[in-house]
This record gives sequence, structure tokens and C-alpha cells, in this order.
Amino acid sequence: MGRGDGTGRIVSPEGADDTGTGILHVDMDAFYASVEVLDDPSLRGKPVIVGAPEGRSVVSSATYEARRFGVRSAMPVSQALRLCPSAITVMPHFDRYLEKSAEVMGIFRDVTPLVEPLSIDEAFLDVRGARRLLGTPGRIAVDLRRRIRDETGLTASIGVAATKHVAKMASTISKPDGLLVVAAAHTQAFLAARPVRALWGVGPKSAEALESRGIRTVADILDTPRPVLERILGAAMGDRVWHLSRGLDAREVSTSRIEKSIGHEETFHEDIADPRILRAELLRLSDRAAARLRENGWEARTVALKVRFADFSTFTRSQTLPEPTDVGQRIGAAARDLLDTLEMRMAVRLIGVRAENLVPAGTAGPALWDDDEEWRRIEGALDGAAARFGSGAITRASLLKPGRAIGALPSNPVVPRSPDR
DNA sequence: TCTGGGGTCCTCGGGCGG
DNA sequence: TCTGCCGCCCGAGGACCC
Repeated sequence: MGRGDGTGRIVSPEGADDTGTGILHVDMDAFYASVEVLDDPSLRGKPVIVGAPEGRSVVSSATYEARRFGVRSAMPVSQALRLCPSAITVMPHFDRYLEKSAEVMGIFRDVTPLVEPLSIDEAFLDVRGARRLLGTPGRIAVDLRRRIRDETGLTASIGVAATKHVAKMASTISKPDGLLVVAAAHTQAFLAARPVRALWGVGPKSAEALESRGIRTVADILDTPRPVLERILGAAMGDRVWHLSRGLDAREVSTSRIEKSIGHEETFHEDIADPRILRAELLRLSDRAAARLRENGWEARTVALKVRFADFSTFTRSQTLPEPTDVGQRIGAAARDLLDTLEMRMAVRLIGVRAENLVPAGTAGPALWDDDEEWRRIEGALDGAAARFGSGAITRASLLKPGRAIGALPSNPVVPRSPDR
């Protein structure tokens, strides 16, 4: 979801050159707020903020009428109301957003099976195989925008490009209710003019680090030697930025994703100092995380605790369990142990539990292999298998590695939930 | 003027075993 | 037996995304 207010919007003329493209990034406009307006037409044309009007909540989504006053998602609602006192605040209705999201994703899958949902309201589509049936990528995007509007009553912005990264940037610039096509041959020129912050993955910190050295646009990055970028941003980030600024992005549209962690956290209405309340809260959050583990067929090897104190300082502690679990009591017990290791120097603002290092439930489990006798037995069996099949690269470490294919991995289509950003 | 919740990925330092 | 090196894993924290 677009973060801005639509100023600086760029869209393509009808029938723009789409040579060499094939990836669409579709992003719904102010998704949560638009759904609220759809369901209550009296809100149309008014500044609307989705978020709880009191307490510590932040803006989940805002109509463009509200954004014109400087309201942005992730901003405290109290601050948003100071900027735009006439704004109408609406409590979020997540089930309803999921419903509309499913409608939109259904339309995407009508166009191509190669759909990669990124969040509740946006997705990449690879339409290179749909050309004969539906036309060029630019034509497909025009038709898709019309279908979304006619069938859901919502508007979407679409970027069309040769790569995911450029398509994503294009949809952002075309917001709201726009379409921007970047032909492969125009990619360099398109990128060069953008500020470094427009690159996907360059946030406030990285942008500041670059700008403080006079690197303000993608063109400036092109003039910067790779080792210098890597020194400024770190090896991985520097390398990524070097590639992205040249339009180099080999990532394919991927239709499935495997979850890596499942967690819950909660910010209290008022800071809590009572350890009994904190421990009870941990157990409740652990139960919720465990229920989701079971729903998805996972067990967690690691439990992580997150505590944010009243002064916003944040600490995490994690612990790898002797054996993986999907039981709320055990996750909760580990979380409580971790809480006991923290010095409670002031009241707590937020507490959270996360289940990490997920392994498929019921797959013998690495804990079995931590037992030496059992391990020797398995090793013997593996040696036998290696002798027969010539396989050699199986090590204890590789078996312990989470996410390794031990039997069939459960397929976890992403059910993205995220606020408007 | 006060900073949600759900995630992913990266870096860095320490421990450990070969 | 001791030491150094290397690779790997683990844990903590930070940046980023929606």
C-alpha cells in the first residue's frame, strides 16, 4: 500500500510501450480505508483514518483526503487527529479486509496462476505466459484494473516492468488509481532519476547513510564503486543496492512461501510492572502462537521473548528447546524462563512471544537425534543407505537444519495480514 | 509528540568442534 | 598437550516491509 499522498504521481499514456516487460505489481489503493468507504458510502470524499481513536494505536490506513493533511500510516492516531481534526476514525475490520483480499487475489489468479501475494493487498503477477490469450502485459494491466474496479468496487495501481523490483517501484509512483509501464529499454533512465529511498529495501537509515555521503539518487549510486557501497551499507545490502540500481533483479515470481516464524505481541494500554500479569500475558500469547503452529502443521525449536520497556528500549531473548513443540504450555514456560533472565528495571510497555526455527510437526524431530545412542543408530542406517544409493552429503548438521525436507513439507500458502503502508 | 503488530533478513560476537 | 584457524550454530539486535 502506498505510503505517500499521491503527489509526484506518474502514469503511462494509453498504449504505452511495454516491450520486454512481463511482471505486474498490483497494489490496492489505501486498502483498509477504501474497504471502509465501500461499506459506508457516507464516508466517500471525506478524510477517514482506520485505527482506534484512543489509546496507543497507530493509523493502519487513511484515505487520500486524510493524507493531504500529512496523515500517514504507522503514525499515532492522536498525532493524525491533530493534523486533521475533521478526520473520521473507523475501527479496523480485519475479517472484511481478508474477504475483499480473497476476491482480488481470485481475479489475479484468473489472469495467471503465477501470483505471488506480498501482503493482504498487493501481489506480483508473471503474465509472460498469458500473452497469446490476453494480450501484452500493458494490455493485461489495463484490463485488470478495470476488472478490479468493476468486480470489487476498489481501485488498484499497477506497475508493469521486466523485473519485480522495477514493477514495484512503478506501481508506487503511479498511486493512486494509476498504471505505469516501464519498458525494458527505459529501465535505466527510469531508475536513475529516483531518490535512493525509492529503492525497495532502502529505508530511513540506509538512505541517511547514503545521503550523508552525497549519494542522493540512483544515478549517484551508479557512480559509486561497489566496494564503497558495501562499506557504507554492509556487504549484503551494498551488493543488493548495486544490483537493483542497475535494474538487475533475477528473482522470479514465486507462488508459495514457507513460514519461518509465528508470533504474537501486545502493547498494553498502560505500562505494566506486575510480574504476575506479565507472566499471565505471556502464557496467553504463547497459547495463541501454539494454536497457529498446530493449524499449520509446524513445531517450533526456538522460543523468543520480546520486551519493550516504558522508555521504548527493546530487548529480545531466545532459547532453543530440547525438542520442538506446538504446545502452548511449553512455549509459555520457556518464555517465562526467558523473562526471568531480564532485569525488570522499569514497567513494561509491550510483551511478545515468537516461535522460530519451525519444523514440520510429527517428523521424528531433531530432538531424537540429539540423543547419542539414537543418533548412532540413525547414522548406521544412513551409512547403509549411502552405500546403496551413493548419497554422501548427509550430515548431522544438515538434518538438524530447520526447513530441511524431512518427509513432505506442509504447503503454506501465505495469508498475508498487514496494515496499509 | 509518541511511537501497533506481524513478519523477514542481515550483522556481529561468542562458543564449540574438527 | 596446547594453540590457532576455520566453519558452523546460536543468540541478540537492528533495519526494513506492509
